[in-house]
Amino acid sequence: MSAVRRISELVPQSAKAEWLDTIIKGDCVAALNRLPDQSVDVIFADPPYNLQLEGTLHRPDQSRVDAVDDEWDQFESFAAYDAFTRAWMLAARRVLKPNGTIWVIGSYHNIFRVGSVMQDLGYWFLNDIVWRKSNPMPNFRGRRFQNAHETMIWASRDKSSKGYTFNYEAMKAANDDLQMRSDWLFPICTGKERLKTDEGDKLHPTQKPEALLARIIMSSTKPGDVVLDPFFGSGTTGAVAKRLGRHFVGIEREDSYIEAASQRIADIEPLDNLDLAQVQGKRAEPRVAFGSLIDAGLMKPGTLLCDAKRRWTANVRADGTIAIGDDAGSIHRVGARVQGLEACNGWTFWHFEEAGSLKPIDELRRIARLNMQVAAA
Amino acid sequence: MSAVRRISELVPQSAKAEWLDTIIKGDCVAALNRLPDQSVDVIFADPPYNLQLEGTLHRPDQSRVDAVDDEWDQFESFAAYDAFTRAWMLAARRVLKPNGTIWVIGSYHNIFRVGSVMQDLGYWFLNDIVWRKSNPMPNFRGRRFQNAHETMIWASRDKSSKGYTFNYEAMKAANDDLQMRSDWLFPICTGKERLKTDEGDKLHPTQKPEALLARIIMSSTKPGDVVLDPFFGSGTTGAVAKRLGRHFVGIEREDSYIEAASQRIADIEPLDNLDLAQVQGKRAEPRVAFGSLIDAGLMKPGTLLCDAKRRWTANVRADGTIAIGDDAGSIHRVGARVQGLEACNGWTFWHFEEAGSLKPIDELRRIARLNMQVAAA
DNA sequence: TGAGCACGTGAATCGCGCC
DNA sequence: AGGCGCGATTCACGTGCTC
Repeated sequence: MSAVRRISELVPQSAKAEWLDTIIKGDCVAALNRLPDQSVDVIFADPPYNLQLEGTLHRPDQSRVDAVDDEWDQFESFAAYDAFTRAWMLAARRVLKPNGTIWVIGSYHNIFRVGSVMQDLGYWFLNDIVWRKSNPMPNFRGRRFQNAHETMIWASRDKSSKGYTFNYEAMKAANDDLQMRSDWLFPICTGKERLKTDEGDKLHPTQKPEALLARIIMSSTKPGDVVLDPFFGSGTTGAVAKRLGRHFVGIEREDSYIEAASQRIADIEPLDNLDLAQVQGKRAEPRVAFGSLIDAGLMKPGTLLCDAKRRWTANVRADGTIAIGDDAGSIHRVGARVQGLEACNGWTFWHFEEAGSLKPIDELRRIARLNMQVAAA
Repeated sequence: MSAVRRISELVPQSAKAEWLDTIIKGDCVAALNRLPDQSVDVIFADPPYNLQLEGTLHRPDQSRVDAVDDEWDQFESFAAYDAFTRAWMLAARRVLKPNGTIWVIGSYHNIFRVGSVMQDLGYWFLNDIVWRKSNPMPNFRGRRFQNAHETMIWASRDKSSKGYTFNYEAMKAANDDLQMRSDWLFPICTGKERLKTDEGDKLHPTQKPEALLARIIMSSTKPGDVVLDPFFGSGTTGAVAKRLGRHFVGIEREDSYIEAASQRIADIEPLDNLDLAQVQGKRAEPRVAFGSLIDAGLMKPGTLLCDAKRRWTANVRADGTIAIGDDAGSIHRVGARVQGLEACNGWTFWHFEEAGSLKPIDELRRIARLNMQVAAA
């Protein structure tokens, strides 16, 4: 019985927190405060900004705003919204893992306040993303431009969080092999996807399209990650997370939304692992030391290496370094030095001669990796 | 000698404030404070972005990226940037006419702070506009989405400013007869348009494309309006304003920028009136009362009007109202009432029969306007 | 003269893991 | 936990030179 086996018995694979893949009923901040520290990988939040209609906001002095037609002066209403934003953003930050990231969506009514509060709290912006609507509502009065987009902020917990998940290669592959831009084009949520009440009205005023959530989740989470949505609403985040093999946690106050979202998510069939596989970049490949090529007999000490244009020639030494005269070092350092550059990828810079043509030593690394796979199988 | 003539002698047409069409050297706030109250129609501002760059960034080919590391873009903290923003925004608001509007451009580094400060000061957001760059700089490390856009805020001075200029029809005409959206696509400023130093380096690190300013000025100003740019830089705002027959005022601290911008603007040839004639929005056209069509003989009392599908028929009365049986009123009120709507544009709703086909009474309004122009000439 | 290639460059908050 | 070293990473377009 191996150590790995024993550990897996102590902490069974199937053990999972009871709040995973559930919708927590209640106030956003109170519910967040019941979750453990550093327990979620990604947060997606679609916070309310229509203060009057929400009716749950409090003034900075905690007095409740009780009437729909409550007369606020402008400053008071912005201050109240900022206080509300600060409260849930702070609570959200505690439950976020150190390398976790957060997505927040909003319009020009609220996104600037949200962004400012986030920066004040220490969130570090990675991108702002524009959701361009392919079918926005027209402007009826002809006094402004057609409001055809919403803005999302993608941020890490701290400036120092460098280990966040970003599936760069997958995004690039999905965009015809060009890196994914900060402006995304999607239709708004309509048709069969749009949840309706029994009376045929739309269930939720701002139901987000699943395609939008799918890109968010595919870009910034790994399978098995936990995605939290503190304003769960109709449950788009949960539905997409489940389909894509991620865990979700929802927080929602309204019973009608919880009920509809639960049913919606229950009907979702997760994709199987094969369909979930993402393109992996070179960073995911196992590291191979140049010296190990010599150990494996793929490269012999004394071999001459040169760059593609044969401007420089270096000698392979038994310890895995290469040398030009007295100048010795790793394939990368020597490659950088001869070119007068800060850095160099020696694997693609240096070549060896085979059958009269030059081949990059990266070819040998590829063979070494294949051998490793065969040996492991 | 008419009263009109006498007034024009007291205030000659050619009299113009000495600061019009000039570049004021100095600090932004101090210079703004020297301008009169409520003296400019539109402000375009491209303030420092407060980029926070750590090390040097290299492209994959190891070349160094020329970063914006200018002294004017450095701030101690978010609080310092906010204070700077509040100061110039406040000074700008005083010189803005009550129906003036302001455009501010920024990136995710600063735009959320700018937006919050603007709302706190009482500016009222009309739109946020996304400038999608057709040729943005790539992300070189593959750790984020490509930063492919910048954000602009368009705001009126007050929530109550209803008389601001928005050339809706001109924008619509420029967009294949579809409403102009809030996401605009333009290339960044390169090639011959980009100002260079004698050494061949870029004169200004963030010169904006003229096409972007042209759309801004065409959408939100009238010919002869005054456009102020408190961060004038290479003078794109002044160049485009002059070409489009608007006045400009620039504020700039750096002599080198002032000198280059002055030369640039001096070389500009304004478009003639014919080229400038914009598609006039219907709202800007002289108001025509339905009754005046009767006075002008274009419409006879007793004429039958009907809607495009001939569902309702109304009778034109000599007083300029129309009636269906006992239900009488303006073309708009009666049109709304029969449809059970709050409002109705009677000009496009009601039709009259001519040569066997139905034509909207708006045709007659068009003829009446032409007659008015001829009479005035 | 034209097609084609090489090269330069733009508001950028741009690693990661091992020891 | 800081230091060190591997080695991964780019799109559109204007200019100017070559063939």
